[in-house]
Amino acid sequence: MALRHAVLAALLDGELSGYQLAKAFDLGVANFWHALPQQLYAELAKLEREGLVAGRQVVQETRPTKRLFHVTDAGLAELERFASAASKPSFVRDDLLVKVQAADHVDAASLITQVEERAAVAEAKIDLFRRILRKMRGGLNEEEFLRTGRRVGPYLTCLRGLAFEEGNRDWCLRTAAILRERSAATPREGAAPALASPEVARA
Amino acid sequence: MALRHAVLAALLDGELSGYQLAKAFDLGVANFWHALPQQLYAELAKLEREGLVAGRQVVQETRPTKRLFHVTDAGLAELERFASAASKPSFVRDDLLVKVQAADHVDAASLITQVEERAAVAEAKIDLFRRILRKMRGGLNEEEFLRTGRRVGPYLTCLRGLAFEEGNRDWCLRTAAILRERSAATPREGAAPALASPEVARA
DNA sequence: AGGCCCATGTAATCTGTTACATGATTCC
DNA sequence: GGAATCATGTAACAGATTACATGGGCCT
Repeated sequence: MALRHAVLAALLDGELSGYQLAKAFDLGVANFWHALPQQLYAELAKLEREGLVAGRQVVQETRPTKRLFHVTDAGLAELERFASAASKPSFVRDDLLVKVQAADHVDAASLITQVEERAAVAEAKIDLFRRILRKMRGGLNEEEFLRTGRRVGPYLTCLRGLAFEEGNRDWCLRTAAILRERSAATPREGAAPALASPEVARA
Repeated sequence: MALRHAVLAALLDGELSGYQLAKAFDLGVANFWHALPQQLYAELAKLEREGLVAGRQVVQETRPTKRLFHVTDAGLAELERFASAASKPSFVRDDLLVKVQAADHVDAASLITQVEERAAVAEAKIDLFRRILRKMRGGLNEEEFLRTGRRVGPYLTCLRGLAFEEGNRDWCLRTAAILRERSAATPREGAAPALASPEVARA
């Protein structure tokens, strides 16, 4: 039941439409949570019914009409309550890690490609996060901003996102290098013998 | 649909019962995935029906009878197929980050406590992962093991887990320090003015 | 003309969590 | 005597993903 609180937290910095929220929760920018548009529209509707957010309609000329949502006092109270309750520990769930776990039993070439692609994605996110951080702290250096800035919450979560993606990139590059070296030293551990096997001999 | 593959990957290093698997997928050791026992028993049953794993009953004297599962050839093929297919990018979903995102609108004291608790949890996991890594590489140093070891998949995923928890600990400690310093500089940003407000004056 | 962006949702399905259920053994 | 460990599940519910649906404006 934390998506609702993630939405409330995201709306603290100003009104957003479902669409804008969806963009923030999708690729990249959502450094503290992730959700698909459908989930967000549904959650906004529920939050509005419960009075935790309120929306106002904005009619646009060239664009479809949209609704901008903001957190109500009741919503703020709910966030406060959530923040004081115990958090459950967070878990890792990553397809790529599952594949690397099975690395010794599985085709190396494809895995190396995927790990390197992930490294590139991480690099792109690193750039993005650096730009966001620079923008948030304005003229100040990081230390100053964190001491005196008005709103440091988003900055702190973005720092975590940055460090996470740096860790991701470094690990991916190292993993790719190791898998490459090993598959060069052991040229296709299962495929080479297979050349002599009946099934392949037939082909 | 990756839990099944995580289970297959976990069974690559030898037979495990549902119970043993559950321990591995619970606190700590599951550095590449997480799942509850119920999910694992259900998934094992499905995998067995589909012929991707096979179990053999082991009757014990003092303990209840258990079933040990291993990956079949069909299961290995399925893992291979999974490993070659595209992975979806992994997402962050963490209660604590949501709370920190809202840090400027929420009680600081409780948040600081929680962040520091998380740092301690991370520290414990770091210790655990270091011990597991030492055990896996045996007498060899890390570089040697990664070049020549027979099974490096689990080692690599554990390295990612280690780096992740180190990043977690560092970020938690820094975040706690910043929040502490700020709440010392701004003694209860909303509470002080409230003392002059009618609602509190009445009390 | 085709594709992307804005903007909003519904419906069906799959996955994950919480609560419940059972029963013997070993450790403190 | 009570708690933890071993060992296995079922049932109900909450949360997340996938597929589908609509429609105008903008860019190439």
